[in-house]
Amino acid sequence: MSNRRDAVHAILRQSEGFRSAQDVYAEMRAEGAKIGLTTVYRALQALSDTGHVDVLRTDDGESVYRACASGDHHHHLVCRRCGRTVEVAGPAVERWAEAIGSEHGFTEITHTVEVFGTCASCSTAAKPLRTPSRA
Amino acid sequence: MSNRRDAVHAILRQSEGFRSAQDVYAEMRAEGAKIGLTTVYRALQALSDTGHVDVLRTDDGESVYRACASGDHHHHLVCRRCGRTVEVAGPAVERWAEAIGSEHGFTEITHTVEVFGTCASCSTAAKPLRTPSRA
DNA sequence: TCGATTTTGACAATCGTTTTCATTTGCGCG
DNA sequence: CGCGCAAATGAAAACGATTGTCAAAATCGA
Repeated sequence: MSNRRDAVHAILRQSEGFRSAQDVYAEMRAEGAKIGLTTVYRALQALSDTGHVDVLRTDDGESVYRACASGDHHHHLVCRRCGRTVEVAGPAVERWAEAIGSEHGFTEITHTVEVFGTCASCSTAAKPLRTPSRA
Repeated sequence: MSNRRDAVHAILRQSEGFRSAQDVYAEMRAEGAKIGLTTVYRALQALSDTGHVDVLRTDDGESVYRACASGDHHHHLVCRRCGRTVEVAGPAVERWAEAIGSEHGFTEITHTVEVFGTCASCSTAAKPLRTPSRA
């Protein structure tokens, strides 16, 4: 019966970047799948609990999920325009976090690191950013 | 008239770590201050807009605020037990983020970095972590 | 003091997420 | 094959943080 959970996972695998729960729900509905919002949320939680997907919060407090290639610790470089995501490793950052932590007497250090930017395709495609309408 | 705004700011200055809007509101009320939740939110937004306080999201999606010493770009080392916060600078991380970004063709790089841990006082005080009840 | 403008705050509205709860489904067992 | 239990499902209600609304109150300038 974890059929739905797999379906949800499938949607994420098809996606390039992070998707919100509501988003996934909408897409599944659009594809004709019979599933409830509740179940999508539950599937997403289950998947993140088992480490099958990564979760992070957008600036406006929404949780977004993504099926990640590796189960290892890694970070993301996310395009703020199209959502495309690149998994990146940052040994330097890991060490920095550890160092900073112990330097201040902290133990059990964990950290969250996300990098946002505009990817190449997006910056060439639409560029309403650099439009100096004056001076 | 920005009296309230200052009052809110004062509360944050008195605090060691990050506080949530509701939290600040509750404390002000407890102290007898006459202020509405709406106003607290507005003050907090104003303060973060002007850069007087830092904002970040907790894992459960709540926004928390803190009066920060410097207006410069910096990150935090937060004690997950008592909330005590240390502001840290990480030039290495800044550079890493930039590098990773451009390496993948991303522009306008921004990043979020937060380090969590258990501070010295907390790890000595309560230590339900390393309590070998003996075999 | 009068009126205009800003600020305030009680309350309703939003919105994502979670909970509730009755129903459905899968499945082992007799 | 039928029964019943336990997990899964989903519609709708509940929730909690945040935001919007709007009228009352404070403040300022003339």
